[in-house]
This record gives sequence, structure tokens and C-alpha cells, in this order.
Amino acid sequence: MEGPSLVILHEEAKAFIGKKIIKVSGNTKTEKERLLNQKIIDIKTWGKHFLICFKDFMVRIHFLMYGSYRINEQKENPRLSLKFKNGEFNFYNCSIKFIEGDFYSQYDEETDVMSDRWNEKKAITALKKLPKKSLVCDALLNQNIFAGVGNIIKNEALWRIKMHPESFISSLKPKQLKQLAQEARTYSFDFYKWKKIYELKKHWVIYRKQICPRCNIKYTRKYCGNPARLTYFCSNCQVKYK
DNA sequence: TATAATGTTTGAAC
DNA sequence: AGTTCAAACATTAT
Repeated sequence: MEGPSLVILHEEAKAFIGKKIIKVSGNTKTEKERLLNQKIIDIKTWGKHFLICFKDFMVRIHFLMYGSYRINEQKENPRLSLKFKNGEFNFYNCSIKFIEGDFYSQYDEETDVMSDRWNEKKAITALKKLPKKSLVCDALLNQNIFAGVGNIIKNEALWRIKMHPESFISSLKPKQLKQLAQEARTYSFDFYKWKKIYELKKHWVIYRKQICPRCNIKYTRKYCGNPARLTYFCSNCQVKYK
């Protein structure tokens, strides 16, 4: 689940702010009992993190590859289930973690590509500080720089800016660094827009596709970067900066 | 039906 | 000591 999907979840989840948890269950190994009788004071997202905030701590939910949730409905084997006087909030196949402190002391909104406070210059500065041989495909997935960007956004954004995923960050000119940072955010918002109208896959140009619409030739499909992730690119129009 | 994957952490092995 | 790698988690679309 990538950043834009978390923003959509956040919109649905906001209704639980101010509500008290009256029953907790689920197969999480964390100390979930701690949540009983607690009042949700805020709900936040940062990148791929979904955060339910309480007075002195937060519950961080990460959906990884297959995580899901249900609001006011349920399915089998919740990892965590929160019940309220009116309604319930259920999470499945996700990673659950307690974080002490408040949101602002733990998270920097300026590195979240979906945030109003996204700071493009900060991302560019961070890119320049990466080790010499860092690849563009890895940089985009680096959650400390582009929180919320996942493999779909990575592939689509690189195709749009005609940049080869195995380009070296250190070989990019200032203009290209800017373009990279900009498109990470721009595509994320397109992702959000399309996901909301259930048209996300319809707009994929490269991810899980075969033919480059610009060049009319077959895409390359290769495991790139470290850790290796399946990457789609057009070897004709995506320039490799080396 | 088999395959591959919207992701990250952990810890063993080298 | 730093890196590399597999395992773990477990679902769903193609």
C-alpha cells in the first residue's frame, strides 16, 4: 500500500477522532490491551505509516504488501480490531507497533510526498548526500527521502521523466534532480486521484505493462536496485545517466 | 493454476 | 564491521 492509499484511508478514518475504544481484540502480539478505554485524539499519516494518536503514544500501522482494513464491517482474523460505541475499525495482515511520544516529535512531514508541507528542496539536498553509487530506483523508494513512494509510483514516475532506473543519482544535473523530486510528488497525486475513482490500474502506462506507448517497443523487465525490486522501463526512451 | 508481487524488519551467514 | 541474503508476515490479481 503506497502513500496515496493511506491518504484515502485517512479521509475515512477521521470520523474516529475523539472516540473512545471500548473493546480491543485481534491476533497482534503487541500489548493491545493498552488501548482499552483510550480516547483517539488524532489520526495521522506519514508516508506508508497510519498513525492512531493517543495522549502519550501512537499506534503505527503499516500495511506492507497485503495489509487491508475495514471500517464498520469485518472479515476473519483481524490483526487488530477496535470497537467504539458506534462503529468499529479493523486491520488485517499489517504490522502493528506502539510508538511513544507525539506525532511531531517522531515524524517530519516535509519528507512525506503527500503532505501539504512536502519540501522538495529538502529531498534534493538528501539526494545529493546519498552514497556515490546510489541508483535512482533505490532513491525513490528511500522512505527517509520520499516517504510514501512505492514500486508503482517509482516505475511510472521514471517513465514520465524519461529516466532509466539504474541511473546514478550522482550523475544527475540539478535540473534532473528537481524533475525527479517533482515527479515523485506529481505522480503520487495522480495515483490518489485515480485510486479514488477506482481507475488506478487503467492509467498504468508501464507498471505490469508490455509496450512503451512512446516508442512502440517492448519494455524491459528487470530486478533493479538494492534490495532488488521488479522494475519496468523502456530502454529506448529512458536515458541512463552514468 | 501457478506465479508474482502496491514492503519492511530481522537475524544468520559470509 | 559491513554487506548480503533469506525468511517471515500471508493475500490477491493475473
